[in-house]
Amino acid sequence: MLQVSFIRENRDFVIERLGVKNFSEAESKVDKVISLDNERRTKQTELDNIKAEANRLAKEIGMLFKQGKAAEAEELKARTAECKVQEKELGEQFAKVEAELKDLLLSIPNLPNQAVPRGKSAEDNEIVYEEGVIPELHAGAVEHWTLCSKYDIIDFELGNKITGAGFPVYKSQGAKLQRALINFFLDEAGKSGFTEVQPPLMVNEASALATGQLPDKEGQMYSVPLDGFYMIPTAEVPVTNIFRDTIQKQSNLPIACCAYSQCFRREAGSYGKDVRGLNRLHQFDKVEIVCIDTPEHSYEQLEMMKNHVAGLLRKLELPFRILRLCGGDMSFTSAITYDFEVYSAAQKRWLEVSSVSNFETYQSNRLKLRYKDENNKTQLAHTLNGSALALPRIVAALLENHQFESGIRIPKALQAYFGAETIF
RNA sequence: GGAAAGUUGGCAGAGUGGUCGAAUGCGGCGGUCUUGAAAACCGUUGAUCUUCACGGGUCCGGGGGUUCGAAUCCCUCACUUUCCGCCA
Repeated sequence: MLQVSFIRENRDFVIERLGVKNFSEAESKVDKVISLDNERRTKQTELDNIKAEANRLAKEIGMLFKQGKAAEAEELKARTAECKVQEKELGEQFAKVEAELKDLLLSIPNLPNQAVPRGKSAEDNEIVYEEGVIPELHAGAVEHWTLCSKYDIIDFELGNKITGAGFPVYKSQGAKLQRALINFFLDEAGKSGFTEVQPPLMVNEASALATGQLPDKEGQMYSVPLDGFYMIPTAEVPVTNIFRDTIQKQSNLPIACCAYSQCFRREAGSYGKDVRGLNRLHQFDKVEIVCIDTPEHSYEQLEMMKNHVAGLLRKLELPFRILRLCGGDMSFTSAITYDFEVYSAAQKRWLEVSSVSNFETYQSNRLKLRYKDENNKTQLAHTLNGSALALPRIVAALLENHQFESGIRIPKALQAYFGAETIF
């Protein structure tokens, strides 16, 4: 969440930036934050004074008892009663204001970076880079879902029976392709300097809140109410939370981690052809990269992450483009997001396969993730993450783009992992 | 799942109702000494809110309670360890 001190000192700027995200109640909410904060600080001062007085009296009473002056002590005790009444009342008021302020702050999204274009929807995203050649497919070329059943590598029907729509069963060479991609992505991340971790696939409420899934996206996560857990929608959640409530040494930065995990998303509200085949699943595999750095260097880190993702797509021989998301299409918590899309030649459409973002201090303020700068002052760090990569749409594009009459070609970089040059 | 014992600063570990944000040791940082280093010695070393500042408040796993006063007593939740049970 945003820092109150920043909002206080940059009211107009904050309102202007929130406007880029098409956040409608920007002005009223920002002003409400400022007034609640003023109230909070006034209450705190009053409360502190009363507590100071009560502490002073308590010490005095202690001294008097030690000196055997019980009568005088009793006299002072009577006075503390008054303090207690006031303390209780003010304490309740203070807690109420503080809670209200916190809820309000949680409802305000991150500010978009200056580079973020204005816009309402995906239509307004800015294409900043394109690479690769869109392949000419042979006459009988088909979409990946047809290829999946033709070669019997991914069974959507079977998944329907066992669980429901969006939980496919990967079979034989399909399962092997999954493993190949996961290992390929992890090895490549290792080469780029990311340290591998294997996080839990369920997180508690505090973790989901810290990275911003709660309260914003509660309905998008599968939950386990009996234990108060949530199935992770991305490894970003557990991996970033490794660093919750920590103060890093500046010499430890940048931190760069990668993690393979399965991801679980309810995708409530999705429908139509977008959900066909591998385009949108409830359970899928992804290798995530997470970075933590100082505000001075986080944008260098973002470039590094983008280059890493571009390198993966290049090695998979897939045509791709990079979009800079407009304010209206960005996530609640992001300051800037670059989406990577690959062209799916049989579906004849671009598929989002990666999203690389800098959250600046928005997540770290919730996480209480800080570092000591060169002056030994505690500062909020910047957090970044990206997919490198999510499997299903990569598989869709691989199958479609590399298909030929009697099989599917496996890109060179993947052959050693897959153990064959083709699927047939 | 049952039983017991625990949770204190970066770490180890004292502290069972008052002057305790907290002994001591280790580690860290600064210094003396040294050609340099080690050793020794001296000093320093938690976080957070508020204030221009002085100062004040809060934090001993989380939450609540008792008391004039709680790290210390009570309740509750979480976690850890050990034993038993179950089990990949």
